[in-house]
Amino acid sequence: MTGQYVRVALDHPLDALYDYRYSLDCAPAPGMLVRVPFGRRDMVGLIYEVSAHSDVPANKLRDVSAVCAACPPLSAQWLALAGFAADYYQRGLGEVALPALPQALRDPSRWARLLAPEERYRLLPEGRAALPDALPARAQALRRLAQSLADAVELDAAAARALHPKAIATLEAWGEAGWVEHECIEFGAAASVANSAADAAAAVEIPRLSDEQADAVEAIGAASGFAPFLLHGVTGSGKTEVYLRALAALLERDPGAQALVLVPEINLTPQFEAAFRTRFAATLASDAIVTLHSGLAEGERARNWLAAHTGRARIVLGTRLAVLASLPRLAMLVVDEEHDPAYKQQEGLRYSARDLAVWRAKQLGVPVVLGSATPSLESWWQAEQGRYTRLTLTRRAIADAVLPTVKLIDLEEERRRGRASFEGLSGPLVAAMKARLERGEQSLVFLNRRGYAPTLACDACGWVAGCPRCTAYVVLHKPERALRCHHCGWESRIPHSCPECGNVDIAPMGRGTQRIEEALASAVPGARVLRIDADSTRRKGSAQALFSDVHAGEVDILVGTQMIAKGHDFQRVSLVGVLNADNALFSHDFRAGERLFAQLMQVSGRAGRAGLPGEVLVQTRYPRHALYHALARQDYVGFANTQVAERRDAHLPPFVYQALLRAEGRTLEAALAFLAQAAAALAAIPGAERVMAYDAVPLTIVKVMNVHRAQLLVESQSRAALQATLRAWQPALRALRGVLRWNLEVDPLDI
DNA sequence: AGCACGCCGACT
DNA sequence: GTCGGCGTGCTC
Repeated sequence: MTGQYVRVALDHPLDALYDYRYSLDCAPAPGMLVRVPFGRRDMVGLIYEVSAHSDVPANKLRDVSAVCAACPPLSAQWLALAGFAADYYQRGLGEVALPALPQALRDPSRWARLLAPEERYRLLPEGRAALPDALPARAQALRRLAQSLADAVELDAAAARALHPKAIATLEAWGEAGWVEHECIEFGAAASVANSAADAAAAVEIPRLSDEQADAVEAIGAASGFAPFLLHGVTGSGKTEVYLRALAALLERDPGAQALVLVPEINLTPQFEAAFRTRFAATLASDAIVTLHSGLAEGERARNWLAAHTGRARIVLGTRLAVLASLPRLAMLVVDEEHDPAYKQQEGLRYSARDLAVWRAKQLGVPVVLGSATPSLESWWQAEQGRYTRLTLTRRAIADAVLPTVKLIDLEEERRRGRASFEGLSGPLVAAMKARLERGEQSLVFLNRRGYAPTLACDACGWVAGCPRCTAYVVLHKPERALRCHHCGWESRIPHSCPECGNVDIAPMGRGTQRIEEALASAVPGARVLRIDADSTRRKGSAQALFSDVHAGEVDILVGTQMIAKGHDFQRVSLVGVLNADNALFSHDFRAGERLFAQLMQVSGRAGRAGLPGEVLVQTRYPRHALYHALARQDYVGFANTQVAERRDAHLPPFVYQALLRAEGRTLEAALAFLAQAAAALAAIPGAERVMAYDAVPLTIVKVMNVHRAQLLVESQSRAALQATLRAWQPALRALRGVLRWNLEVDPLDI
């Protein structure tokens, strides 16, 4: 076949490119979006190759039906990034590349609007004179629009829309009246004009750097080529300030450069965004900083993604999905709290955003800064071997702020001595909270279990409320008066008596955040208690409102799950109480200790950030456990080195590379049989001697939503051998039957 | 993944 | 006699 053909990646599990005839006017190029017929429907695909011939028989070939000409093609580097991720995580290229694009761009009917030429509006002298009198005093949004127009050199459509929902229609009307002129600029060609609001922000106070911070900033600035840094800084040591300075230096050196800053969860983006906007108000236009995360509306996400893609956005701040953003002038990457498990995507393409960030830095030959108070053992080990440059911040940045003192409350001892405790709150903890209340300081109670009680049980016959669809107990939620399964969402009313024996004495067993919230009200009279967890923040944006109540000092005691542990800079918290951390000490998962330690260090770091002496009280029945000892000494280095040694002896990551095959079947037998056949197929692959498969085992929670689950762990000392074997394994896996679903995860975090 | 075709059980 | 269950096969 000759003529013009394109090879297109489609979001489709088969890892192949599909050939299409191309006969549209706009010349095709790799990285362009196209609409193509596929089977009996239309899909959006991405051109990977352009060719003068095709090996596909002519009767099978179909035509590209449309091309997205207004969107600049994705760069060769971006296409290679998607290619790498597909290869590494054992997925099809299109399955990786297309979901990485904003949903709106995958709908051809939205292309025209998203990529429309941009309108820019300027106020004319006639308008400046006439407008103020023409607007009703009560039309506040309209007045804001007029004011912005008067203040700024010019206003683009997006900025105008942000000020008033019907801004475009209004501006057009003002144009008719001869008050406003507008200019039409082709999409992506618009050079941003710094708006005059920058002058107002020139007086931003920039904190002085500590010697350690200054050294870190200098080291990052002096780097050339691929330069991975592990910024190990205790909580409150001012890692953010290091990022800000390093980015400022970068943008000064290279005025067109882009930077990508990743944070582990959406809740942390507002405070980062505010800090970045304030700091760069004088040097960057307001549209040069954009966020990318799943909380954004489709349209806004697409606009922000396009701002990054066209180079207009200079700093992109986002959660893990932002690591796949198109950034043609990317010159530095930052991964804050790099140890956080949230960087690992847990469905679909199970990628690690931190690992992909490092790969991108290597691909482009630019610096990447991984920041954490408790680095992942993987990153720590890289630094130990000298592959990453370690930058250490040992002191808190605010004058007089020192690390909190950590004390362990021995629950066995308390009980033996017959000391009073109230609903799981020990005497010393209650006393400490009362003291804070008197001093007008805040306390924070951390408990990683939401709901009222983890279950409901019958004293007489031993019945425990379980989920009918899962092998799990159901959690009692008191405000909703419901039993709820945290694995499948099943709900029922709370029974009045035991369904087994009719006994009416059924009681909640164990404690969750709701129960602690209730207990605190009586244990610490007069305290204003606020609970923050997945249940209390279900509504969109409500987390932000709750956190601002805390910052405003309208709360005395904050109770919550890990949501309250991360990143937040609570100025008046001087006490942190930790409840119920013990169960993670005896987990089957070899990473449980690392996670618990990081979480406790993190939550401890919420105390005493603004100069108040901070105290952390950990309630435990195992006060002699090594993990708590390291925690009490705030000794990450000691903890990490012990863990690294243990992992080495036990042949665990990072000293071995793993992959996990999970299967879901109608019965456990079906899932296990599938995995046994899969293991046999693996053993038959030439070269698989260097890869070893463990026995297939049921997952801890075997049944979820009436589906039975099991897994097979595969590992190798050689990354290359593992990768090659996994690739060769796939056709055999696809040929196997008898199971509802299966998936293969590379570098699994939870085992 | 979708969305077809295709071959066996319970229903107006 | 059909409606519809999900097994298997294909998509340039």
